[in-house]
Amino acid sequence: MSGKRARGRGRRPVTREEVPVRERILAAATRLFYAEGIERVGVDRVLAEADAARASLYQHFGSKAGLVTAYLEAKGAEVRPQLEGLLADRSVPPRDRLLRLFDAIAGMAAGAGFRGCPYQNAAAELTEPGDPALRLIAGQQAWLHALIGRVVRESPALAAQPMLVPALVTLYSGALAAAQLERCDTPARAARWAAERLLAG
Amino acid sequence: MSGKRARGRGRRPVTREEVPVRERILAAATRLFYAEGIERVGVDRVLAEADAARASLYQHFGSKAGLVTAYLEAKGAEVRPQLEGLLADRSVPPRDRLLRLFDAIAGMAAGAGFRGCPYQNAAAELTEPGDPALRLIAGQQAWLHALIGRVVRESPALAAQPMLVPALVTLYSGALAAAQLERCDTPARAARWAAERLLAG
DNA sequence: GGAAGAATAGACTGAACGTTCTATCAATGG
DNA sequence: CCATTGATAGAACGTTCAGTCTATTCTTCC
Repeated sequence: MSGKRARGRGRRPVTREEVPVRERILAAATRLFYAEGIERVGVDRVLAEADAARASLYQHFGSKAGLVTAYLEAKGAEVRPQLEGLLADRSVPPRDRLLRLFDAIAGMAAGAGFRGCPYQNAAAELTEPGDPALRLIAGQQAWLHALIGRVVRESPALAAQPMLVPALVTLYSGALAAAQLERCDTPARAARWAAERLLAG
Repeated sequence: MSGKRARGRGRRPVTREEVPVRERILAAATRLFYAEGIERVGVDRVLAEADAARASLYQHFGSKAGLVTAYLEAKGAEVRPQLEGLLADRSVPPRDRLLRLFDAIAGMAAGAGFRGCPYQNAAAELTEPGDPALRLIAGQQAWLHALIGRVVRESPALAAQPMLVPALVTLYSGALAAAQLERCDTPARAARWAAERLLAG
C-alpha cells in the first residue's frame, strides 16, 4: 500500500507493525497454499502477498520446496496444540472428549474458507516419492494416532479394542475429506454419530 | 444413416494396434493425472505418452480443462459399475454386501500404484469456484450416497437409522484418504471393523 | 566513520506451460 | 479424380515459473 520508506531493516514503512520478513512470507504462503493449492501458487504471488523481496524467500527457505515444508510444519504446529487442548480436560470422560474432535471438524466445515485437510491436499499434489514433505505428512498422521491412542488408553474398556484407534483416525480423516467434497458439515456429524456408537460399546 | 466410420488415420504405422487417438490420449491422461497429479502433468507429457499430435488433443477435448473433465468422467464410468457389481448380489445380506466396499479399498491400498481417490485428489488441486470438474466431483459423491442408500434401504432395521448412510460414506472416504496418507491398508480394515459394528446394531 | 548484516527492488535466465497455427499425409466418399 | 476428413509434425506465441544475480538502502556494532 502506502509508499515505501525506511523501517528497521530494509525499507518497510514504519506504520506497518514489525513482523519479521520470514514470518510474513510464511503467513502469506500458508494462506495461499491452503486456499488455492501448492502448485497453482507461484513464489511471485507469495512475495506480493507478503510484500517481501524475492531474495528474502530464498534466504530463509532455500527453495519453494523448502517453503512448502515450512508451510506444513507451521500448519502442524498450529493444529497440534488445538487438538491437544480439545482432549486435555481429564475431568471429562475419554468418550466425550474424543467426540469433540468431530464437533471441531463440523465447526470448521461450516466456515467460509474451509478446504479440507492441508495434509491430505498436499499429499494429493506432492507425488515425488522422496519428497521430505511426504514424511512430514505421514508423521502428522502418526501423531494423530498417538494422540487418540493416549486418550483411548485412559479407559480400559476402550483400550481393549485394538481397532478402535485406527477406526477413529479413519473417521476423522473421512470427515475432513468428505466435508471438502460435499461442502457441508454432514460428514462431520455423521462421523460423530458413528464414533458415539463405537465408543458406547 | 451414414453409418461408415470415415476415420482417416494420419500416418500411424499399420503395425500399431488400431486404437482411436481420443482413447489413447484419454488413457494416457488418466494414467498420468492419477499417478502424478493434474497440475504437474503438462499436455506435452500426455501427448508423448499417447504418441498423439497436439492438435488431436485440442480437437477432441478443447483444452486441458476439458481433458481433466473427461478424465474424471472416465474414472467415474470405470468405478461406478465396479461398486455396483460389489453390491448387486441380492442373495447376500445387505450388511455383508456393504462390507465388501471396505474390502475392495483394502485390496487397492495394498496395490503398487495406489494414490488415494482420484476425486479427492482432483478436489485438492482444482480450486477455482466455478470449475465444472468440481460439480462432477460432488456428483460422484452424491452417487455414492445414493448407491449405499439403496442397499441400506433393503433392510428395514438399517433404514431406520438415518445417519447410517452418511456415516458409511464418511468411513469410505476416510479409508481412501487415510490409506493414501499412511500408505497401508490399515485404515481400510479399520473402516471395515467400524462398519461391522455400525451395521450390527 | 566504517564494516557487516539484513532486507529491498528489479532485471535476468532457461525452462515449461497452454494454446494457436501452418503444412502435410493418408484414407474415404461422391 | 478430387474434395473432404481425421490425423500428423512441428514451429511459434505469450505467459508463467523457479531460481540467480546485481545494486541499493538502512541499522547496528565496533
